[in-house]
Amino acid sequence: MLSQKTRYSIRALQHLADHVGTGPVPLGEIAEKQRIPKKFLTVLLSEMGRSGLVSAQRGRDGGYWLAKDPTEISYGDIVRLTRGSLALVPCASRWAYESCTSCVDEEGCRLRMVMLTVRDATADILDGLTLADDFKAFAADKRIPALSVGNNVTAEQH
Amino acid sequence: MLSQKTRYSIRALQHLADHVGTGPVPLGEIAEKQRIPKKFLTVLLSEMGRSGLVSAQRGRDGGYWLAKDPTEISYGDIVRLTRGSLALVPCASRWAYESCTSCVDEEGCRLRMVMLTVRDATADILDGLTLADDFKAFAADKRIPALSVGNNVTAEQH
DNA sequence: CATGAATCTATTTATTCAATAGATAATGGC
DNA sequence: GCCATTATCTATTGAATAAATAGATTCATG
Repeated sequence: MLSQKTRYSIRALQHLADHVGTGPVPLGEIAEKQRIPKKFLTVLLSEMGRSGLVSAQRGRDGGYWLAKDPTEISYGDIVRLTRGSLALVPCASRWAYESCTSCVDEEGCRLRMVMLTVRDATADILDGLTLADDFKAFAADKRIPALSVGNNVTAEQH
Repeated sequence: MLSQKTRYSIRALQHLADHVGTGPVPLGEIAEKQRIPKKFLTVLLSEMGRSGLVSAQRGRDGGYWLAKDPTEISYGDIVRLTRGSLALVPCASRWAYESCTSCVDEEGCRLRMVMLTVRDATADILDGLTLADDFKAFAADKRIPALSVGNNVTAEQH
C-alpha cells in the first residue's frame, strides 16, 4: 500500500500541475483544496523541495510551484522519491535494492522472480504517465470500469 | 510492500507445493527449511487453513498439505488472502474496495485511475502464476536480468 | 520593521506488524 | 488408558513505522 505521505504528495503535485503559470501557490490553498493537514503538508513539501520536485518562494505572495515541466514528472518518480521503491519486496527493487533478511536462496527465490516481474510492469505504467497527462483520455483508453462498491465479491471476480 | 506475513505464507506454500504426495509435512520442518519463526508460522498456517489453502492433520505423523492442487493456487489468491488486496491504494482494489478517507473527488481521482491500472496489470501477472509453475522457464522467458546490488543508481536507471 | 509566507528539527501520538505465550484439542502408538 | 506428538486458538507483548503536531527560525516584500 502507498502511505498517506505518498498519496498526499501526489495530490499536492497534481494541484501544482493544474496551476502551472499562475505564480506561486501558497501551502494553505493546497491544503484546503486537497484536504491535507496543513502542518503535515509543510513537511511533505519541504521534502519534495529537497528532492527537486518543487520550488518555493517565501514571504508575501510566496508559495510553491513545480520545479520541472509537468511532462517531466512521472508517477514513477514521485513514488520512488516518497516511498523509496516501486517494488513489493525490497529484494525486487531496482532503485532501492535490499537483500531480504531470512531469505534462504535469493538467486533461486521464486517469490523474488514473480515480484521482479510485477515491479517491471508497474514501472512501465508509472514511468509512462506524467503529471501532464490527460486522465479523461487515459481512462477512456484503458476502459476503466466502474467499481462495485462494497465487498460483495463472487468467486469469479478474483 | 508485502508484509512478512505474506512472504512467509508464500514460502510455506511453496514448500508444501514441493512436497505434494509425500504425506503431511510437519510445521517444524517448514519452519526450519524456510527459516520462519516456528510460533509465528503456527499462526500463519492456521489462518491459511481457515481460508482453505491448506489442510492439516494433528497427532503423530501429522502436518500440513495443500488443500488444492498446486495448479489451482495462484500468487494472486495468496496475496489477496493474506494481505487483503492486490492494489496499492484501498480505493483501487476490486476485491477489498474501501473508499479513501480525505478523498476530494473519487470519481475523477487521477491517482485512483493510475492505481487501478497498476492493480490490473499486477493481477494479470499474479493470477497467471500458480504454485505449480516452473520458475526457471519463467525467468528465462521474462529474461529477468541480474540485479545490481547496492544503491549505486545513475540518473538513467529510473 | 512588520507581515506573510516557507523551513527545519524534534516530539508526540496512533497504528500496524512481528513475534511470543499459554492453554487446548486431536491423533496414534504402546 | 496414557503418553508423546502435533495442530489450534485467543490473547498479549514488544518493536517499528507512520501520521500528525509543535515551536522556533529564516527569508522576501511592501
